[in-house]
Amino acid sequence: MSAVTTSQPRDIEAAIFAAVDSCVTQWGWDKVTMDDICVTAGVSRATVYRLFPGGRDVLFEAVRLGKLEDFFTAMRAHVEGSESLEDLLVRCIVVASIELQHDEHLAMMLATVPGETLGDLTVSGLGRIVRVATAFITPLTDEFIPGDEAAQIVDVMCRLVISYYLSPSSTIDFTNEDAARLFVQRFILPAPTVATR
Amino acid sequence: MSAVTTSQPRDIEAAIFAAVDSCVTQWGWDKVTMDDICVTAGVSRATVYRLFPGGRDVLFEAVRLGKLEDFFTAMRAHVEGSESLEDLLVRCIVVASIELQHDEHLAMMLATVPGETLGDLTVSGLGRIVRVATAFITPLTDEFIPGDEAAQIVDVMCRLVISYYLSPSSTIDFTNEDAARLFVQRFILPAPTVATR
DNA sequence: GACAGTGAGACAGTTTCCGTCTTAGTGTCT
DNA sequence: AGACACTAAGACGGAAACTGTCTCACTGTC
Repeated sequence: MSAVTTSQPRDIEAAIFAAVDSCVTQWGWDKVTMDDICVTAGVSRATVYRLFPGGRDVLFEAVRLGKLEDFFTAMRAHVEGSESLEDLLVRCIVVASIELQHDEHLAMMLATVPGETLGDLTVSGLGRIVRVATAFITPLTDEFIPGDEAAQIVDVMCRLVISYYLSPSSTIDFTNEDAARLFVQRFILPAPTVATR
Repeated sequence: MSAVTTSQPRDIEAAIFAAVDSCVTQWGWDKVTMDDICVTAGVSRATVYRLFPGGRDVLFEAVRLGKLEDFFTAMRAHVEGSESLEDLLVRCIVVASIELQHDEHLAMMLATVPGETLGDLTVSGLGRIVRVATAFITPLTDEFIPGDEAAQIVDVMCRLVISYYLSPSSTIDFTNEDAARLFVQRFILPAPTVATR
């Protein structure tokens, strides 16, 4: 209605997010306190708790969700315009693998529990990532295959990317497009089209 | 008397030192707990407290003293064999400046108080460094000048090195030998030989 | 078997941290 | 001017973590 009333509120939220990012990078999830974040953001504790009612858990959850969205938004931008399902999948795998390799904290951020180690990610944090990945990627596969098939493919692909990220193989390099393409052709694509038996 | 009875004790102490180093590098002085160190060193808390009676303070103090000794021992090795006072001083300045620049945590380690910031170093931690530096360097100056003059020179030199490290100047680069030499010739050497007036 | 060194963990005292709340200050809109 | 929304600063109690000490069981050596 009226003019934009909020002169800084957005900035404050952004500052808090940035502060979390900075603090986590500097000390790791476990070592960061709310006061660290407040000081880094140049914001009082009251403000943080008002913007993120529920405190630490809610704030960190918000940050992680944001990271997750950023990740998949960036990925979708990179894979949009693919002209075949194969292309789409290959690009997804390559971009995701490169992103993961590039940002060491990303995997930790994607995981659910702050203190979670990379090793545990496979167990507990995976479901969440698969869920979000499915939600973000399946819309892109609509023009190629039906949704239920897409969901399964994304599920499998996601697990493979994470698995190869956590425990790299000497035979497969998902950051390499050609390697990823061969892998997709061999393991991903045949599945939905060829009957199981 | 008997054969060396201790098979590992030395190793344990070294492991603890290494653990402190690793933990501090990872989280910083303030965030490190004794348990972090114990786990990293693969040692029980009882062992740490037995080897360093007094706990955290004593252990950290020992680590810092060790760092300090390592620093000056390495430096002395680099400057030994200097054939003139000028050479000696120049090498000291250059080596120290490079070392400081190389290891970001070094200055913090040299400071007295764990939580001390680099800015405060000038105030409180400086005296200690100057003291140790004097003790380590003055023996090397014996063949050139008397001890009391050496003490003053080392004192001044030490403060300058730290000052320029904390707040670099665009006109002087102490990591450069030629620059350091000119500086020594201009500011350090004349002092003791030329009367004040 | 005596012994020194170690790991594991219980324990109380202290500190830190969390989340909530109150108060005072600031800028905007009516 | 006055109402209002938003914030900084900090006090507060309860929860959690950390510290430092202690005991106990285990291991390898003399």
